[in-house]
Amino acid sequence: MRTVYATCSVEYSGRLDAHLEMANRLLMVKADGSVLVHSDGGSYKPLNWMSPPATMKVREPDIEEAEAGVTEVWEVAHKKTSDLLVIRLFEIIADVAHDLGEEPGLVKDGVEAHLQALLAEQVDRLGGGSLVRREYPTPIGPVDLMIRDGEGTYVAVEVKRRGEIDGVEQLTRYLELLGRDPLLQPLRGIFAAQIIKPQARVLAEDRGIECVILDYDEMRGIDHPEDRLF
Amino acid sequence: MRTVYATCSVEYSGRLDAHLEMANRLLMVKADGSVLVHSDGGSYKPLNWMSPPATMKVREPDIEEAEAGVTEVWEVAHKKTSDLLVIRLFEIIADVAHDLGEEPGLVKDGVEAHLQALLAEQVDRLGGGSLVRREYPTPIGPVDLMIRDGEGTYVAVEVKRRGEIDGVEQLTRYLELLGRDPLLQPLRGIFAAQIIKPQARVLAEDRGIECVILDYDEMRGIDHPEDRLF
DNA sequence: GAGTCAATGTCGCAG
DNA sequence: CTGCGACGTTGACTC
Repeated sequence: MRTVYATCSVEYSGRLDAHLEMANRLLMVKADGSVLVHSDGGSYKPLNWMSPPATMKVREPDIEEAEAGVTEVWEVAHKKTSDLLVIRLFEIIADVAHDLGEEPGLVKDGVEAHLQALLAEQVDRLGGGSLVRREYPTPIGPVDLMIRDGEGTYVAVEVKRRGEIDGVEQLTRYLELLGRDPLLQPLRGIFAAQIIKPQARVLAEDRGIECVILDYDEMRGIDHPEDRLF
Repeated sequence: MRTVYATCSVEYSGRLDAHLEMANRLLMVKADGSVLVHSDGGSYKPLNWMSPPATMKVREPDIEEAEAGVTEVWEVAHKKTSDLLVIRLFEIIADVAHDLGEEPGLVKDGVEAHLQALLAEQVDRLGGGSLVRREYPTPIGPVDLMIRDGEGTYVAVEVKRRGEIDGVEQLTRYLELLGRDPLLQPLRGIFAAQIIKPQARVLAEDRGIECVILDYDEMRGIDHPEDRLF
């Protein structure tokens, strides 16, 4: 990995054509030949980049470029497509390279899936009843849990880590579809999450959907104390 | 902008929970407090990150962390949500910071909007007729172009750079809605793109939607020869 | 601010 | 390898 702070201009040609006027930026060259051009803002998306696999060639500026002040030109070409990124460097402010070695990779902790699994075994947290099935299918996707409570009412449950409005909308769509099935009557919904945002709670309750706060640590502790990750 | 090569481990908690085991990585701290964690591979997406606006606090390691070899802990918190990124640094290999100054910004050419604008002026490429309007409104979003052909038939046009199945689906939804408006009868659809994938073409034609290939260079050349960048 | 749609999307999985 | 869908999507634009 190499990082270069430099005054540069950039031209990209590929799916589209784009260019960056001369300014100070951070250039990042990865081992696979890919290059990122970052500014001091925006989010993680670079201003311009070349995806791997790519090859970078450094060439001398031609006469015109040299007269404009260009000291070095990077031509980064994609190995498979005809995408080309041309970076003209005017001044290099800093240039650092280091070998990073092996990357163990990002590990995602499947909290939502785990919450759902635990909740399937702890139906009493939702007021009791018996589990019909997890991932209960509907034409627009599966409902996390389908339960039948003590009074024979079907309960569609949406499980989220953080309960926000889109989760309520999702459950509402399921309830609307499932409501057309005469075999699933009567039917109600529960929105279960570790945290439920006030707007989401208001929307849910306005639609007759019950909100339940889940305590993950407690659920995990009760079920399998050895499951604790931290 | 600050870039740090360091041996570190990372924990993220927000929309999901994720962690990175100890390894050498590049840390990038932007002026708005956002932080990116890059490895020497992958594409432009960092392994882990914190979006702006964010605040970074550097704290001393606690006893347990210090015993594990941690020399410094970065706690990067989002200013609006409860997202938190914790980076534990074991060794700093390099640490460089520079002020990049103003960023003039990326200038794009060849996007869908430009194609649509050119096509609005070159309706003959779609078989002729007169432009009713660009961005013709429907309850589910605007149709790119609405044309009335020589025989008085309305033509809804969806313009894409790359014509794929989802574009055909989009146009189909528009046609279904517009088809209910008695004032717009008769009505047909055209799917126009620089490239149309075979499956998309089959689907479109099966639904009675005409496919038109657009030559962007030719369209640009005819309209404003001085627009050519190269 | 909320909603909608495009993106040089990227990424992962299944067929 | 391709199609399909999700994403801590991000970004641009409208209402």
